[in-house]
Amino acid sequence: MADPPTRSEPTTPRKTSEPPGPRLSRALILDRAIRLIDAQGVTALTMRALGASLGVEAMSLYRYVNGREDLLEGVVEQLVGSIEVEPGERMEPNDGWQAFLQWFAHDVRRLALEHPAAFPLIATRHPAAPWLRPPLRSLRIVEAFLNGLRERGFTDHQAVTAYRSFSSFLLGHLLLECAMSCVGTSFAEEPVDEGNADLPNDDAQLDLTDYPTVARLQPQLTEDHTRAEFEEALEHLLVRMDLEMSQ
Amino acid sequence: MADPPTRSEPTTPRKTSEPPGPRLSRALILDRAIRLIDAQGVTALTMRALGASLGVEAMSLYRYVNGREDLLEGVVEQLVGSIEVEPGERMEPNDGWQAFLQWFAHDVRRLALEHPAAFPLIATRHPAAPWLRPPLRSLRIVEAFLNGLRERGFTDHQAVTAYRSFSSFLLGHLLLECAMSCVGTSFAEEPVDEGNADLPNDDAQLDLTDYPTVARLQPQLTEDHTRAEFEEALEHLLVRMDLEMSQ
DNA sequence: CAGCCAGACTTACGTTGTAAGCGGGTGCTT
DNA sequence: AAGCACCCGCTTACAACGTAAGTCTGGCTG
Repeated sequence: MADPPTRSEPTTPRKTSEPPGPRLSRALILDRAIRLIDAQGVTALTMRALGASLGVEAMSLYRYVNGREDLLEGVVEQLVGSIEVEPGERMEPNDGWQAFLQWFAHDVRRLALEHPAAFPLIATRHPAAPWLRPPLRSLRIVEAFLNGLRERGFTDHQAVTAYRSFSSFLLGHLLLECAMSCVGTSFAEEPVDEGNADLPNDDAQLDLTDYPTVARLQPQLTEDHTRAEFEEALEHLLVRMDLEMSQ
Repeated sequence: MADPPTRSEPTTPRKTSEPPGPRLSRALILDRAIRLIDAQGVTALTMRALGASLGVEAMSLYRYVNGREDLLEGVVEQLVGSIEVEPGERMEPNDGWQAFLQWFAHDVRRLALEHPAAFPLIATRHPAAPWLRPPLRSLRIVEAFLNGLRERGFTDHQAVTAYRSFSSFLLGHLLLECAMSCVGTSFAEEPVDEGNADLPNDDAQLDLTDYPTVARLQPQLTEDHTRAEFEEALEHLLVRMDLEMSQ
């Protein structure tokens, strides 16, 4: 606490000798933003907080980011960019499209589970083009997805149809899984009243007396089978696509 | 435009003779909030704007609404409350669970299409309980859903499983459909730069030169078949449930 | 008739996103 | 070596937002 009196710069904490390269970069900012979202939720990502987390003033970010909207857009782009459509060692095309889609689905799921607080952004931000459907909202991914299927015997029409089905499937299952994994975290809803019962206050434990069936089935409803549901639904989707292809 | 000079209260626009009942109510506020969201998007729903739209100061809303979070929660509750699990004239239980689920799915879809700007709220707000899955996030609905299926021959386990599958299905398909119907509307992204190309600016027309397959298939990708996709996927989900029940 | 209180208004504060301009170090030019 | 332009972060400032706290007013109740 006792500052040594040798301090020469009482006001400017900034070192006089700066490394020449910029201390900031778009990638660095986006990276930190993602980490902030993961840790404290999207609403905690303010320009000032992000700046502070980088040891920098809020306004400094505007050189690399075109406002908050663009920041969020960049976060989404960065996250979606981490999806690998195919595994690193190129799989044989005759591994079949089923293996291809399996791998792809699981990589998107990995992304969702690694960033459950950010996934709603990916899911609900307006895509750049109407046919860029969440969560597959990058040209690179759509291109690779369509090519991957065409290389494995899909017609154009079949590939496009598969793209549509897959988007819906991933969006529904993963968004739900993220919501469940965020329940109970710090940034779900922090303003917890203690016992204020003036307004219909539905937090704490719900009153199930009027809903006997829900009450009776609550144990089953509470069980978390999201993983198994995902696998099962994916399997069924593939079966369904198989049927449609051969018909 | 010409005010008659008989105006007696030049400063207070408020009438001296007030109707005794409150001019505001929670339902009225929520109703107006929904209308505002439908018209201009969620971000346009500010306390002040909502108050102004009701001819009232922002702070007056706080008597009926516990802050903005509670307002949004109320909006979601009101919207979800408009879902009818079964048609008005009680259908025969032997109409079969398929008809039951068909009707239910289409009523949730109606809600989504009537309020495309509000549906993301329903989809992504943290539910009160982990097993209250969006978009079926009300005890009333879950209770009616489970009962409806049990009356039509489902076991407890089957009903719970159906609830899970249905949530994912509705969430994925309807959220996607809402996103598509919101693209191009005023509240998608209004800060449209004209030609500023300093930062990677991905609005306007995307550059597809590096993505030949997407470019080639753009016509097919642009076609909107959301309605048919919904029906088809619903049909397949029902078939899949049928198989699982008989096995 | 006095008092009270529900219900809307007023004021005020902290936080947010962001426009506009500043400054000082770096590295290139002459 | 002197100048200069520019990159890059800082400072100041403002409008809009959510909301805490207090105020006024009219109708109802004791």
